[in-house]
Amino acid sequence: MTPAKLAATVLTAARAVFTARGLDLSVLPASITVERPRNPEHGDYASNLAMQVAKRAGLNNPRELATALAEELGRAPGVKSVEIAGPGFLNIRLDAAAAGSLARLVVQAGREYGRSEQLAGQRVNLEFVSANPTGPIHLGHTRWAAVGDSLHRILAAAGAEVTSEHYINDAGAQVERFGRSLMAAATGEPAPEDGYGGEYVAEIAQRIVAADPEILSLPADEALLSFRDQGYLMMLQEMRESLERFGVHFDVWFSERTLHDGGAVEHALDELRKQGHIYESEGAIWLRTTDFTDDKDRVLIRSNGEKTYFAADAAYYINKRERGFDRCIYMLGADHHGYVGRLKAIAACAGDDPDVNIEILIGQLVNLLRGGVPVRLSKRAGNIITLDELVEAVGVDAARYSLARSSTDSTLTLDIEEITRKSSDNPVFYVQYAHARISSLLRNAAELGIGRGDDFDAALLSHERENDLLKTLGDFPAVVATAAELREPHRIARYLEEQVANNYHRFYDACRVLPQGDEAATDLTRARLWLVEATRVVLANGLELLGVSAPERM
RNA sequence: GCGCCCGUAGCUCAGCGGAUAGAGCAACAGACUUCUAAUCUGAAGGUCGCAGGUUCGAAUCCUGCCGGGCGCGCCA
Repeated sequence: MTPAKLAATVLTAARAVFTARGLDLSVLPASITVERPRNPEHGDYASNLAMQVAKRAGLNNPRELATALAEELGRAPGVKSVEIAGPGFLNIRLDAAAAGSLARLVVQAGREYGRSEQLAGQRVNLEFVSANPTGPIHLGHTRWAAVGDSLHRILAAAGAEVTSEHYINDAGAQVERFGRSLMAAATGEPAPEDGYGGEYVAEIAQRIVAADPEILSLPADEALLSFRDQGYLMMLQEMRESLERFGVHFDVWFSERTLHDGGAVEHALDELRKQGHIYESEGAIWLRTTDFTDDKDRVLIRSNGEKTYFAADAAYYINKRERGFDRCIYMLGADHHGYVGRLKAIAACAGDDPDVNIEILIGQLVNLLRGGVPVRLSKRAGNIITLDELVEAVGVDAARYSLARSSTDSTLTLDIEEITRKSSDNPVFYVQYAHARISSLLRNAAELGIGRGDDFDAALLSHERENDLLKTLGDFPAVVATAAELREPHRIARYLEEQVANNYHRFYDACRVLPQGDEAATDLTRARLWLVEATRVVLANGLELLGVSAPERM
């Protein structure tokens, strides 16, 4: 019996009670969920339905309605008992067999367990990282890389059709500065005032000169363009490789230049003009974003004829919509939260619904300490911690996990010394260890020639630890669905460490699975092997959603 | 000044209106001749920033205040 099935059973019971009493069926919700009480005395599951609907059904005593519900629900198959508590909670206990049968469902579903069709039919464009190709991926981007890629996996698991996308700012002042910085480095001059100064600049410059020695004898303006274009392409290639090593995949790398070169900006201006939100003032072309959710209007074409970055943003959004995405999700750092209003306004000015077609997730920044001392991040000063350095220090799994396990609403503080020195204390190992322990147990079972067979007696899984573990495994689909709906990958990590791994380790401590010495395997052995395999499935599926490996040995 | 985010155990953080607010780390006391002790058990640790409000019920929702982070260009 899954929680979803039980919830449906509760609702069916409620409909029966309402019908029998001539109450208004329309006050019942279309669907409900059951809760998992923290206190075991409150049963396996609990429902607050009676309290929620009593008043609207014209009843002033929720407990009285709860009593009728309890009586009806108590007759449902798989339900062992229903008690009424407090102001009208229904505390529900399941038969051991009904609870234990969940292990069968999980094992049979395998890699599919946790997936749903909740977001089926949604075409989602998920843009994240979008780092300037003027330097390595640094720690600030790395949080979005981990969280964004995980969100990609979670949304897909919830049935959405998702395209992950990385925008390349290859058309603007930043790449120009990068080009000048490269050329200066190649010719032994100091970095320009507004340029980039890290060691990597000199290194890229050397590689360009090595690959293309003629570059230094070109006229200065041609050499500059060549440094710029070769340089950002090299940088881009490094970014891709770093991200792929990190397990982060982008379906599309979208070049800003192609917007300009392909006439997409002009096209966007036409579209916005059609919607009536464009005007001219002081020689510039403006978008009247204040018609919607912006605090000031924005310039699209400057009085000197240059297109603004904002114009490209608008063109990019319209381009996404024309490619068929009905939900455009942007993941931005808190240092860009000022863009929310204007991006929403672009959607509104284009005639879209800013509450549906565009969604902007703002994540707080990462603070970096080294031995308790703040490390300031500055790409231009070259004082940066890169994605590659973090991975080298702690590994992909620990890096991804520690970045993805906290809500992006919270500023994250990482101490380089701590995650390097204490890496064995990282919670990711707690989760991975549970998976490795299971894998080892299953290997031992195979060596002993003990299989779990085609089926098992679910009623044998009646130990308190088994019951806790079963209920935890039953929560997984709802956890994935919630993580998808709220765009919060950290829920997966918290569930895995605080629920699944924790309950498995406790079960393992209390319940012997394999026979000892000369003992023979029993029906209980086989039932527990089903439960163990079901746990392995949930751990593996959950870790997959985080892009973290599920090791068979540690 | 205006806007967004945060404020929960010594530290790092969970807790999409539900019952006695949790985990990890740190610190204390225990458990390994048996399926991996990277584990488990026990004890300890709290004015959920403050004050009102909504509700049968608020850490959670609303308002105000205090404290911290970030942002408010015809920059990119």
